Amino acid sequence: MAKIKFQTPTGMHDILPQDQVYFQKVYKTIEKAFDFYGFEKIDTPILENAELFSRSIGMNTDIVEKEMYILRTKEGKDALALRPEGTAPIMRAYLEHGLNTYPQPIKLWYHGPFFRHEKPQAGRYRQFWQYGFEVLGDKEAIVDAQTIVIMYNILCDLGINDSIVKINSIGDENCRGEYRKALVKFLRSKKNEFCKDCLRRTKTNPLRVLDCKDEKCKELMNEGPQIIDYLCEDCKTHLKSVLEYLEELKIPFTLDPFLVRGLDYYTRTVFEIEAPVTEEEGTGVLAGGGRYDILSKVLGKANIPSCGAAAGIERIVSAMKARKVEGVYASMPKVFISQIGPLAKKKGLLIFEELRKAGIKATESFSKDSLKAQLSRANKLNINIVIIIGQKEALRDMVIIRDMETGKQAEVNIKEMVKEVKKRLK
RNA sequence: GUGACUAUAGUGUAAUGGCAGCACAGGACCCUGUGAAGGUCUUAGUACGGGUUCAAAUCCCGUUAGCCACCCCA
Repeated sequence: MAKIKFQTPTGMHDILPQDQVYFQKVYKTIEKAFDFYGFEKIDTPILENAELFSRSIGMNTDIVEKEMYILRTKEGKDALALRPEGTAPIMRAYLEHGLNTYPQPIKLWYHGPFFRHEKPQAGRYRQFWQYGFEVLGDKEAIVDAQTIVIMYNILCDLGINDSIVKINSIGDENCRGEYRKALVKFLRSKKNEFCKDCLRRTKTNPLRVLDCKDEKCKELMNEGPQIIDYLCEDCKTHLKSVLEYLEELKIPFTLDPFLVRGLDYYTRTVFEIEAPVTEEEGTGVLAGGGRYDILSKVLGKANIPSCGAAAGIERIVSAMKARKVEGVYASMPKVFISQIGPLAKKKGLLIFEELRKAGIKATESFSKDSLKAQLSRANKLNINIVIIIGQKEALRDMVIIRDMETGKQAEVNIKEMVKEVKKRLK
């Protein structure tokens, strides 16, 4: 038989206990924050009709063209996709369940795994974890500002307080067309000077030329048309308001006229939050989002003006590690139960339950018989108090309470045990 | 998808074509009812498949994976 080494599929990773503490910290923090901000949780299926994404994200985006995991159902009728992002499914749920009949806006949050078939790199996985939130059914600029503030503040709660918000407006369905025309005209007039990627983008997705990393393209674009000059009055006012709110809230942001985003459904406000991710220099995008007033129309209904954001949890965890964020460790047990002999072993199980009822976190090593090995383990676990029960004690309903720091021991009746342990834990 | 680099016990590393070693971690013991030090023993590895060679962890080719820069994006 061929020797097969089983491992995680390309670009997918296990989250081991040593990293779970960070993920748990993220989950606890966001749950608290979203509860405070008045958001309600939603879970949508991992699988959705593939067309939900191709329509909303855009047919010509890489996400849809190359990166979706698509599978056919047994009947062969439907093409289902592993969800590559969270906004379209939530809009689908909103429309499907008539959430527009409730007082608006609807504020929802989520976290879970997402899938994109990309070539993996650090901080880029084929299965990755995001949390995000959406405010559906509200067109006001203050919602955009609040979206940014919430995302920014959550990062602060997680110990990432040196992040920077980049913000831009990409106009709405009317004025963006005008700008796109002007941009394409400009690109064509200089087509011999732009890089070959930008020439391709001119045809497929001209806005993407704006964030080309090529130095020469960047220079050329400085003289090109700027979207801000093409925004219609409403979009201009909207952007101005958002910026005013952000200034009021003292959020560190920069207006980046070259910021665009990869998903077609965005209108007006788009933003990214960047921060150094590793201990070396170099910033990464931790979160991004924006307004998507036209998404619902693409899905076949009237416009539901909405705004939202999502963050990559793996990237946040790297950033937390680089900052040596505290408070990520799971609560360690304080008490260790050790036993000698078969009778004591049985009593040990009962003692364990006694402690649980009293809310005292305990651990044990019941499978080890030598007291030495048990104490050694307790020592490695940084245990404060060890309860020792042997044959002699078991017969008299007594236990020994040992203080691991001082080495002092006391024999107490099993009925007094919880009280005595609590006294010593103070 | 394109290009570069890398791959040795669980982890971190050594061996420059000639016996695969060390540290940490894990297990057992020295000590059959008392942890931390020390000591002894032990588990476990050249990613996979070919080739060159008397001899390959080492050189060559392919595959896989990781990582980095693009593409793109959280």
